[in-house]
Amino acid sequence: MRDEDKPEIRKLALFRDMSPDNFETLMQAAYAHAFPAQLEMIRQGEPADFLHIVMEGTVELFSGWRDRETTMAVVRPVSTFILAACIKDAPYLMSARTVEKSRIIMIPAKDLRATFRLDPEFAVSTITELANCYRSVVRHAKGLKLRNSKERVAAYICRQSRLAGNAASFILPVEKRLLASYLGMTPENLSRAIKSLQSDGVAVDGMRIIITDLKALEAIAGPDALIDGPGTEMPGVNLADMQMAGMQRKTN
Amino acid sequence: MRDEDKPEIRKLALFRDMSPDNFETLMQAAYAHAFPAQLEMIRQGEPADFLHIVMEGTVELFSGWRDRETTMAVVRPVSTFILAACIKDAPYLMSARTVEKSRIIMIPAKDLRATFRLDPEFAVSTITELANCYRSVVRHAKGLKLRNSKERVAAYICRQSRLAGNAASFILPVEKRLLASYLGMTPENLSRAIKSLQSDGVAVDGMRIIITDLKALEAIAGPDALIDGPGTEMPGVNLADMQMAGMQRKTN
DNA sequence: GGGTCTTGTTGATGCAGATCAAATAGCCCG
DNA sequence: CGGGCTATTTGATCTGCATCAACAAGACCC
Repeated sequence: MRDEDKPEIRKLALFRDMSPDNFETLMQAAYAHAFPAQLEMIRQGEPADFLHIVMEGTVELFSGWRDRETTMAVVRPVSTFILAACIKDAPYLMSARTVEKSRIIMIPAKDLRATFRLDPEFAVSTITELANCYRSVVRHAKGLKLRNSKERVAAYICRQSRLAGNAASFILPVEKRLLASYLGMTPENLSRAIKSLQSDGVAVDGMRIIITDLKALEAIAGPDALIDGPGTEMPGVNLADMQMAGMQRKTN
Repeated sequence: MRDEDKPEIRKLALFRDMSPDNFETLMQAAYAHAFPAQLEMIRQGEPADFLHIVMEGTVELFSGWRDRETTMAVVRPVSTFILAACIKDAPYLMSARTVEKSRIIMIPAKDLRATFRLDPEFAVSTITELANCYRSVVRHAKGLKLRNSKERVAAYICRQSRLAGNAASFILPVEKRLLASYLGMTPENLSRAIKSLQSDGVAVDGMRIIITDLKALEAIAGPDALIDGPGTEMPGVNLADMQMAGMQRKTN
């Protein structure tokens, strides 16, 4: 593990408040690993041995059943994933694969569990982190159940724009195929949905999305903090919301 | 709050391991309230002031957007709900209403947050509880994205049967209208799905479901621990899984 | 520069599931 | 017991989205 990694990890809300000693011990136990693109590093159902942290690259969390597969989240630096499985010492509910070449740090789940038992600050951070993760999945489920696919695409575009600082234009952080799966639809349907949004204030140029009429778009999307997450202010922002946004975490 | 409530609450995993003193203090701060049926006691978007515990009755957690509504969970005694919002001191993501006359205990979120900062055992219990909740919603989302509606119904029936101790027959814990919404379909579609399962080992008599051919049913349902939750053993059982099962929590 | 491989778009068609409408069946309550 | 609820079922129809198929457009790679 590189020396410059530690301060980056320390900036994460999960590790920010713990004692320096405990942080140091945890880091001593950690491994770093570089993975090529498209490598499945976690397979659902296997015992959760390590908390993972993406330092560089992009990781897709996905699940399969029978011959079907769906992406549940996309994780970008610097953030952790599969915390809950580690805590529970239970099988992973999701698989993980690299979308591109990625550098990952792995902290043994055993050490993690030991640490929040002896560092109250870390326990509180873990609680907060899990509450964030929980609320994030609840929002995702709400979006799936309450909105149809055109509305989900519209809402996704609104959210991306907001996360990019209310930019009128932004680049999709992931390929559309993957985005479609995340939004619970086929690539064909995503393509058509975007196209149909052209009469509602959205223009497309390859990976670039341009919002030409925010009001019109919002009329479709019906943006809602209880589904799309809180605003763009850094302090309150939910990590998991940022993940699909493909944002770099601000190191404020 | 009744005297006999306290030991019941104390048996919950969330409160089991904390110090007697802290438990007592928390209980001192708690209110008890009886609600009639169909009363909306929590409205999504409002600040989360209280952790709720159902002592008697049934509570539906649901969410709305525009003119649509979907039920996210059904909570039965004795269990807590909307823990995450309380911890985050954030707005409720879901509304809650009584399905029938219910008795609810409310613990001020402020006291809760104070307590896990000074009781490490309670902090650990909170971590475990949240991890359970998180994994439960992930499974729900996986079910929605990976299975079609007939498969979801089949899987629900398998799960119910398992939770009832592999019973060949059981009574639906909630009205079908509500179940349909939980499973992400219309009541009409649920009705038809059940009917179509009659050629796959399921018989129906009003609220009673009878499994006449488990193998055939499982061939449709494709039961999977990573979607349907762990087996029926009490120690590992996920509270939130039980909720839609409408089980009474065993007081082991 | 011309394969080839993958991703994205477009079109045609099919089907799962929603919607609308009406008939039953329970259920509560006087 | 009968009347008025509401939940559920059934039927008819519609439609959003998936599927299948073909093509276009890059990206990569000798």
